[in-house]
Amino acid sequence: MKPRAETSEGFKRSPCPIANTLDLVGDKWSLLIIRDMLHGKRTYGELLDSPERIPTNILADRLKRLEQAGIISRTAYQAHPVRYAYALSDKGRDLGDVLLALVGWGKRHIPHTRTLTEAASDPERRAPARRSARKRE
Amino acid sequence: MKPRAETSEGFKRSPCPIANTLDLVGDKWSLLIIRDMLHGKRTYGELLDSPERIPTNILADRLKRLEQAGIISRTAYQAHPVRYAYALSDKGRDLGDVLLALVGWGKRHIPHTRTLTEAASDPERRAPARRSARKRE
DNA sequence: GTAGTAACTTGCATTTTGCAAGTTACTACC
DNA sequence: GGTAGTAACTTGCAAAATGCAAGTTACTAC
Repeated sequence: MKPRAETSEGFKRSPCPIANTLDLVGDKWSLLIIRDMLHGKRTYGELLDSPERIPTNILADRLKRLEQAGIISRTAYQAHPVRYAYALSDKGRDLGDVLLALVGWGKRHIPHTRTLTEAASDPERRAPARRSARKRE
Repeated sequence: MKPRAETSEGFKRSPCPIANTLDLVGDKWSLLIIRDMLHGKRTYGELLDSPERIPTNILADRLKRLEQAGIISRTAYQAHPVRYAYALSDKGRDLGDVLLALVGWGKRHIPHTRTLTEAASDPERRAPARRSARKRE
């Protein structure tokens, strides 16, 4: 165990709220998990099959970290065999604002991006001049 | 050289705007660089001395990536010896919304965090009962 | 006894970080 | 001419994080 050398005031990098928020959810996967949970996903299995295909060990690790951070909670939804469900806390749900800002920026600046909801209602439409009817993924 | 296997529609992970935005700035440092640039920093040297102490090679790498992504631009501000200055593009400046959402969440949920501006005007140790004229942001 | 399912864990190989020191190209001073 | 200083990077590793595949546990169903 290694408490990790921290900043004079107990922060890992600085007292900046941005830096500290990034230390909790500033990686490529955490916010996607939050996104899916805001969309109603609750179990490990449901979270596993996102369009981004998160690796199983990463998902397990992130769920642990998010729980330790108080952003989500884990409870058994059945015993025999025990199965767990994850739920967003108020703290976690409040990250919705951050997600919205990211969606907004992405849609404004990265061509052809579509939210999961949009993609669902608009099955297969995209960039011009490319005809292919491939089915896999 | 490996163009990296991409998703059928040309996206690295999925067409989700959140996933794609995270692929550009979803790491621990990029948004801190943007934060500093929004606060007026322009040179490599200025960006180096943030309170978070970004490693030199990481800063160089991120500046390159952000430039390739069209979020910042690099131009020489003097020759003999040549020195460069970085500037946010509209695309980069537009990340301000994301930063604001992160600041908001951080301040609401991580105790004792303070923006750089606040920390500057209140060089004091953290204390719950501290009252002072609050400035902007 | 065989198969299936949910929720993870484990073992590596590959990538990304982070730290420290080195490099390049000049200007300024003695 | 020689030493020092400065800005903007680069290089060399060691250490940590990521990603892939396969394995595990604890049950239910047939």
